[in-house]
Amino acid sequence: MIPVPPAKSVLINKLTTVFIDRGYEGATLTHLARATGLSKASLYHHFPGGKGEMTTLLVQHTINHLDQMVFRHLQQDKRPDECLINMINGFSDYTQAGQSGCLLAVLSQHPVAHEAVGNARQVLIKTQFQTWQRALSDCFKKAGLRPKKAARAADEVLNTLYGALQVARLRQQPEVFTTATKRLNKRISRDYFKA
Amino acid sequence: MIPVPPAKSVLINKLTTVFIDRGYEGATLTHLARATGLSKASLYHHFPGGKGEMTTLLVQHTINHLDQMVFRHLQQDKRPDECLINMINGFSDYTQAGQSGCLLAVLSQHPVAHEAVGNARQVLIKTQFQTWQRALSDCFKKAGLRPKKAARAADEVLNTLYGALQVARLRQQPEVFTTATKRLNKRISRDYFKA
DNA sequence: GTCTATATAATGATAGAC
DNA sequence: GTCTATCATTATATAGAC
Repeated sequence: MIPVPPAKSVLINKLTTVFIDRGYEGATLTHLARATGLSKASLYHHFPGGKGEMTTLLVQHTINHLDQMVFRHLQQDKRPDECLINMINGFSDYTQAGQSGCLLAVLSQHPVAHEAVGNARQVLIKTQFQTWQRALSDCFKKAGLRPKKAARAADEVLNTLYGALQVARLRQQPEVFTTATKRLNKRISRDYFKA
Repeated sequence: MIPVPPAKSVLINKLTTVFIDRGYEGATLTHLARATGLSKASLYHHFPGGKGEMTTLLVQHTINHLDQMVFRHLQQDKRPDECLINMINGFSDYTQAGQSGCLLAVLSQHPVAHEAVGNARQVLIKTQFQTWQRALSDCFKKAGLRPKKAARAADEVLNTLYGALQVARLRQQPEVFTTATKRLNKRISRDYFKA
């Protein structure tokens, strides 16, 4: 995990926003240049491989970001229900309460569109989600659930978070996300941690 | 609701597949022409407004399709739990057990990318989902739930279905969708219809 | 590292023959 | 309705000066 210089980090964040808002093909170099304040040529200086290399690095950065802001909470030495609630709130922060979208979800949407560099990305994302699902599952096991039930509960958390994000967009209603996360917190406490 | 001639319907289905697989900007006229077996010029004969007009009609067609295959089940004169299960199975069929994706979700992902014709679409989709959420909600009310609880249950069904679709793609694991729908059916029976 | 200028390919879109 | 041929525009990408 190489540390990212602050200037480069700002650049990466700006680029990520454009890809989230417009998708891979929709994010043209003109858009990316405008958003960063750089010229196209300067972008190619930073990313000689063009959009392909850009998104590869952005995905790695996003995975680290999600790990720090969201899933890291599952490894903390606290009660499992606290870990889960912190994780869910972390995801809410990461998505700005459901208003922002996740780069991983955006780039996974159309695998057939850019097979060349896309396949490696899909594998990376898939593998990372396996890790996160396992961390969630382990958290539920620590709470006393049997392996199979824990795995199902973990699936449900992931489905609900990404589902609420998607549906909030479909319905143009950010509250869909915020109420879904609130309800998820409650349901976890009720179903798995009623002391 | 004007009936669609069979030949046009085949055309529409082929175009829809391309937009689902590649997104709005990723679906170039070259791709669309190849997939339909027509030339670009012929596509412009059918859709003088180009991709903008195309997707507008495809969205309308998709809404009708979803209404027939999925949400129509909620209006049937059966027990509410049967209606709900049929609806969920209808969604599973519509997405080919989670392997296909939904055009509405795909085109809603990047609202900023094509504001011109895009805004009208967003309103259409948003309005349609309001109607569907209401139909779901009414079904839960028929089962004896109070309005607020029924609304929450309806939200949860939509979030789970679209969430499972999204996460199945992220994790490259179609079973995520099929197990999520199975679990949703069970949970509905248990939580809301335990006789 | 940044830029302007430019090369090259692909895009959406049209003209006009059949 | 379908096509080939073509247009103008925009896309990705590079060369080379500062």
